[in-house]
Amino acid sequence: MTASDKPRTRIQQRNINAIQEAALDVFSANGFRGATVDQIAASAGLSKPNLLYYFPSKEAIHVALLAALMDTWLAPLREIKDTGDPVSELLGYVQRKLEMSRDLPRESRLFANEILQGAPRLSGTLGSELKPLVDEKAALIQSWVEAGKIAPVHPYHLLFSIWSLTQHYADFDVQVRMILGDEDPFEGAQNHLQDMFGKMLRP
Amino acid sequence: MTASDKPRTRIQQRNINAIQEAALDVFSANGFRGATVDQIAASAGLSKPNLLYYFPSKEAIHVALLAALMDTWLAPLREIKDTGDPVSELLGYVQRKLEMSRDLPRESRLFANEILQGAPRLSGTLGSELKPLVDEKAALIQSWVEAGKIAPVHPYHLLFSIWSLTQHYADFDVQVRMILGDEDPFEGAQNHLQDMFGKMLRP
DNA sequence: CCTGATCCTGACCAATTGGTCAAATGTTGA
DNA sequence: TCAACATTTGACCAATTGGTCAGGATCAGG
Repeated sequence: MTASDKPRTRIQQRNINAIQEAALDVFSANGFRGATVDQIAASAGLSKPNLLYYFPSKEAIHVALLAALMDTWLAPLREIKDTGDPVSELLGYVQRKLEMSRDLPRESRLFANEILQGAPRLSGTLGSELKPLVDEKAALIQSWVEAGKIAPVHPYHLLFSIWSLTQHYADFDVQVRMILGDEDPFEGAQNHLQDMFGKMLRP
Repeated sequence: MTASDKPRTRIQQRNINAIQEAALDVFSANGFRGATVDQIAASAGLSKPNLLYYFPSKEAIHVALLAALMDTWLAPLREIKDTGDPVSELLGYVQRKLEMSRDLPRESRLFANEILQGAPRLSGTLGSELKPLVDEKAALIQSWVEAGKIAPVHPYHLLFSIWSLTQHYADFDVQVRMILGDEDPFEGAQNHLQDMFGKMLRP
């Protein structure tokens, strides 16, 4: 978190990058305990001791990954503005979250894995980053409800709905594809979700 | 799957039961690889070799658990009948699924863990049990749409919505409670979901 | 009350895994 | 060029973990 712990040489930059990329693959596919340092090292093209030269422990890699993730993950929510049409703002949020599930499924699964296990390495960030942001946006949504700009909804549960519906397509990908067969999940999801939230939000 | 592998003595019945109960705790909280046989044995009040006297391997316990789970898990979907009011049938399904998240959160997490890891031990059952049932109910929903009994929806995505929204309250429990504070998640969820699907389904 | 089947345990094993370390090899800037 | 520094490696270690096994304890039925 200090300003001085940035990578310096280009070898460091390349290797740290490769490690994080590999770790994202392995952690998101197997969970924390299901992932091995050897796996990550191999996938990054490094030997295990070499990997541990850059990160002091398996846990440190995981923590670094989660820390980096939170920013990307919360970005779409931050983008909801109090100016502009409320319904469009919220439908836009749904759209952005769905695109993240499509384009960053590994990140979604990493996050899901962590929460499923009770967020042992994330509850701090959850309280200090997620909670305040959610409270702020929930208040905004509440104000829209009171102004009659959108239909009455419970702001927190509305946000839960958006999260669960969009992330489902990344986290439960296997199941979704098994049922849909050849059909593209995200095309159908987009129509379905825009329609659904449209009906639910318009006053 | 044969008829002859039922437990016989009452000691067997008690211990097999205790093992499954303990395994559900441990697997759902830590995932397959995160769980240890020692943990399960301790939680069941047995020694490790004693546990392995009843189940040949860790994997066997997990498989037994998943097999037992699928029945309970699919029961609410099976209950959707082609007689009776379509909207009530679907809202009833939402209700039952939400109650399952409240009353059987461990089962929900066990399932979520398995799907997240790519369903390595469940893809068979998924194809042979889930898929046909879902196809059948999707066809029913489609027929309701065509008859104008409910608003036009994509049947598969409607089912995905119900699953993700209800299971979210079990799987992401930590996050939900962190945000809601003292508020009861399920009370709010019930109102929110009934309202949401009501609006979406009524023609 | 005794005999065969069931149930249980301590001791043990091999494989895996996270992590260490001293030494070898590369890289870089003065 | 060469010395300081960064990078990489093979060998190694201790702890954990899934699973085995021989034998002892317990139980149920005749």
